[in-house]
Amino acid sequence: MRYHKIPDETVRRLPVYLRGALHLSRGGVASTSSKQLADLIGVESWQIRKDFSYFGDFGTPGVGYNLSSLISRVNQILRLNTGHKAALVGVGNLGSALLAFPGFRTYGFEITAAFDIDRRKIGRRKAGVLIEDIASLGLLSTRGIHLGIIAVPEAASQDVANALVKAGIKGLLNFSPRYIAVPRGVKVITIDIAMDLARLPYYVSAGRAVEYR
Amino acid sequence: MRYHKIPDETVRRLPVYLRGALHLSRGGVASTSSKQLADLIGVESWQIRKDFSYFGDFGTPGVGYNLSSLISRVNQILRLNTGHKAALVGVGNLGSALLAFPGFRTYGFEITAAFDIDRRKIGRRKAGVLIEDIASLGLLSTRGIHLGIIAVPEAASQDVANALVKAGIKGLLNFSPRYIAVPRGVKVITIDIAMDLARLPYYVSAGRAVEYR
DNA sequence: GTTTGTGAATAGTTTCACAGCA
DNA sequence: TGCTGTGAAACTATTCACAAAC
Repeated sequence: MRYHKIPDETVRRLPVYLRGALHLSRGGVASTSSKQLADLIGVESWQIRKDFSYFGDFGTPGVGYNLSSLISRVNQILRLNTGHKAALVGVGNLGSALLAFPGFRTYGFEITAAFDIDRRKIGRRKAGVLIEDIASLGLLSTRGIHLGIIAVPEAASQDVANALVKAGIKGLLNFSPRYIAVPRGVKVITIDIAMDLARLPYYVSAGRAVEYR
Repeated sequence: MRYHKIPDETVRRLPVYLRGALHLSRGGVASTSSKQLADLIGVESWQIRKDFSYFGDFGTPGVGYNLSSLISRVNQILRLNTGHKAALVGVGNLGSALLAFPGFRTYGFEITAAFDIDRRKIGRRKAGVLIEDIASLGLLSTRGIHLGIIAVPEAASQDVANALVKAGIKGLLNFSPRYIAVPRGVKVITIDIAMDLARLPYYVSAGRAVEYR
């Protein structure tokens, strides 16, 4: 089933598979099966096989998947093989945590620039990154930065997004609890922490298949 | 179309609608339409109408939706009307940011307990919350706490989840980059910040439309 | 005239079950 | 024999278009 449109849900799961494969690889495992990987990450084995089938040429029937080739293949599909630089805007509580967050490196990301509006923070360093004045946010694409991370208060997030797009950013990870409008060709992924938590009580209290009125 | 099973995707969107409705309400607006709300949050108007139709009795044809009744209705469906206490485990960079995070209050959440393993942190307060010894994590349900937030390193997250479940927790918000196994009746929602970022380069180079959440 | 609510059509995703290869 | 890869079936969600309500 090669040469097909890739389902969005498949793209969403690929990083999960990559995470699991990296975990096994770090543990010294050289090859795996759809069953082993599935059990590790909490999905079903056919889901993994189906997802990989959209790309073709992942495993060997009767044997399984070679981990290092699986990892490099998924990295290639997700365009993670080259490494990516990101600019962070907003060095408050959350922004500072993101600067110190080790997990970005798992997928080859690095925050190489940070911006804030607060005069007391500008010029200082946090986790090795110089905090620059948001007002002097110039072209970022010339600095090799193509991704932006927005960690400013809700009221400022659209302005910050506009500035980042103007600076040449093509992808945004938005932590502010607000929809952000961007031109075509720019992709936004929003993480609203509180909103994800807001789904829990629904699932916790009555269970899912209940009827309403 | 009342008396139906509610699609998971609808449940996922309800907090988005609630966020938008609260935003309008704070701005002094008393009533809205599916079109206005849709434009604000970046979805299509029929999506909102369809989602609300599973529950019935939201709006008035020709008029629109009364905001305060919409808000209380969605709060009721999501069980957010009573307020919820949560326990945080792991007061590192991310955990500290979560303790200070004002957004939880939007949906009626409050972190009323915090735990860590680090002797130097135990006994201190952060954002008004006493940091307790993780080793002395007893029954939380008796303290009115039914939700847990996991912000510990990957290696510890499953153990922490087990301890929280034993303490009577029914819903978990997991920030560690790992699948967490829980007994039936407990719901886990995992936020892997780096993994969401990992989807961006794929969409950036493919050049696609925007995603809401 | 305006806006909701919803059946029906379309599109997309999950799940099965098994052919085929190592 | 063991495990992958994948058509086809079953299921779920999105989108349309319009009747009904104000």
